[in-house]
Amino acid sequence: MIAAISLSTNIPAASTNITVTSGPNGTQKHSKPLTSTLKWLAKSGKLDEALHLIESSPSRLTFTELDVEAYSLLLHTCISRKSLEHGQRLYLQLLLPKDRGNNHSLRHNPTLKSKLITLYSVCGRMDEARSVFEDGLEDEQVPVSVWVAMAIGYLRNGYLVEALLVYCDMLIRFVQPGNFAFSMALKACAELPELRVGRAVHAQIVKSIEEPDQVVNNALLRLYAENGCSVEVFRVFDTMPERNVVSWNSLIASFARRDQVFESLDSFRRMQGEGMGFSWVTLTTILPVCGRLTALNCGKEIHAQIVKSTKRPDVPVLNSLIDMYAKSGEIDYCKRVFERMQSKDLTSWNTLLTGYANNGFIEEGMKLFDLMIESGVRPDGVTFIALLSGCSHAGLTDEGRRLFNKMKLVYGVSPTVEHYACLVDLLGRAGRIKEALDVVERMPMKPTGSIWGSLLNSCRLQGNVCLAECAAKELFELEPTNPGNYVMLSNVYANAGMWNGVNRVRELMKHRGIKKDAGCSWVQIRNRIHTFLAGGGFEFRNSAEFKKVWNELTDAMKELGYILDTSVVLHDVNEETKAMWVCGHSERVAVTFALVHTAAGMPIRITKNIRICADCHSWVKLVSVITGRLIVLRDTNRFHHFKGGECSCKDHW
DNA sequence: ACGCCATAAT
Repeated sequence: MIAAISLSTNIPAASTNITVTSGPNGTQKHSKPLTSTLKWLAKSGKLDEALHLIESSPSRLTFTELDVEAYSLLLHTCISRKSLEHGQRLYLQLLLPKDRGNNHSLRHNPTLKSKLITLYSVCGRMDEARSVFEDGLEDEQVPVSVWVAMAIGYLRNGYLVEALLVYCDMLIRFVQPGNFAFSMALKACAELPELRVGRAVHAQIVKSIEEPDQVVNNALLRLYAENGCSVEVFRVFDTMPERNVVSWNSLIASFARRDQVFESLDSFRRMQGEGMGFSWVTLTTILPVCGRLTALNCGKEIHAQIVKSTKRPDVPVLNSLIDMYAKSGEIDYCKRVFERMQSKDLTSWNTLLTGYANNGFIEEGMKLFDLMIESGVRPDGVTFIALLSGCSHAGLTDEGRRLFNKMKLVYGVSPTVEHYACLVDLLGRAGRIKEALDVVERMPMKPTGSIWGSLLNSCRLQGNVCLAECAAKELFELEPTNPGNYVMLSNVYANAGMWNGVNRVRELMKHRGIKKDAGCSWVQIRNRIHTFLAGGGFEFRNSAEFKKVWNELTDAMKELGYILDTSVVLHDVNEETKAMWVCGHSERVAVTFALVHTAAGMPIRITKNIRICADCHSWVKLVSVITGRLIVLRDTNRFHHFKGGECSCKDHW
């Protein structure tokens, strides 16, 4: 009996005559061409046709190694497409009963089993993955690859402890771990973090017959870097036989994650210096570091590397590039990069939107949002955080309120606590404290620290001592170690002249061992970042160049009618001390430093770790008039673009 | 071909 199977599309010429021939005892046997057709279909991603072919075979056939290869390829395609449906159909074929001629071995074939587990896990179906894993676990000697597939499945879905438990079970069964198993166990330990177990795994690696490969060494690197063991990091780094791009990336990323931005940047420089080159991942790791530092020069250098590269940059690199420019206040560059992207994802839109919102370009943001909807991009929670906080910065209270109501109704995005916090902030800032309180009472979830924080901040702006005390009480319970909260309450008291209250808060902080963060500003000049602490920077402040510029500014300001506003000093000290403190604010010193060290007319970018004070805000405005410079000052909350005596925040912050 | 490194917010 010869059954010709014809397929409608694009079968390669060599495989056109596919036959299924009768075997000697009546069962059918695949001829080789069927296997190669399946493989070809798998490679070209035609899963439907492949499955149709398998399912329409009149009865099950004996499998050969080649069939395993074909099935394996098919599963591989399912995994990369995350096609659960096709995978399940394939699995069903593997499970078909023996009496139809099915060879029992395929069901427990390690390669196929691993792939099935992987498929289920990439689709987030851990229960199904587990049952494939457990099928035959008791009576078969399961090879290491299957254990590893299961553990990696758990890792992928964030079940770190489960992954380690699988590793332990494997050891209990006397299965020898190899490099795959080691790297997986180390990853789980690095993320948990579980340094002791990680060290134990390291010991197993040392004792193992197998030499640790590149990936295992990289995983060790990450384990130690993540746990702040710099001695071990450099020992592994120096002793590993070779370092690839990933080794460097993981070093840079670990520093960045631990807020060691300078170490991160230094490692990147060393990597470049050693001729290692970079991958897109390197740049997506280092660009946020430049963004955090407002190291625009470094960021621009990296942009040049991207442009010069012969390969097309991927979406995440360009997203990070937009973000870097946004964090440096270079909104025009953001827009240019965004517009030239050949493909964009949701993050691209959200990043640009956030950039507009934080830099105070809310109208542009609203336009972008409309364009986003027109283009058929579905907004998510982040989109609305950007818009709501943008409205809040700009004082567009009603606009923001409307947007909040529309997000669920029109766009199907349910508000989270963070959105409620934005709403409370929006109303509170506008002085509509009662409405804000109403929101807190009526919201469907328990108020978090961010909610009480927004409320407390509104009370500070509005001078509402009574409500501030209530909010602070809740806040101190939820976030007892956050110094910012204590400072805010203290400011409320100081503004109201209630020095008893200020002292009480100070005592409370002392009692709980909480220190407030010192004010600090920094500025990049060429390739160096210069940092100034409030009341510090004496070396520079005593220099002739400082005094010259400072005195010129002071004289010019006097002519413009500027009077130092010492009420921003919230301490009970005499006027003279107050004036000295204000003039020692870090942003003033940083601005002066930048004026001394950059050419006339060049824009100045200052970043600050806390909010700018009201008097410095007026001072910088005047500096922008006197020197004719654009001064972009970024604080913890937003951006201020000072130009010609005006600020982009329109004094609303 | 089961593993190492990456982006958006208050």
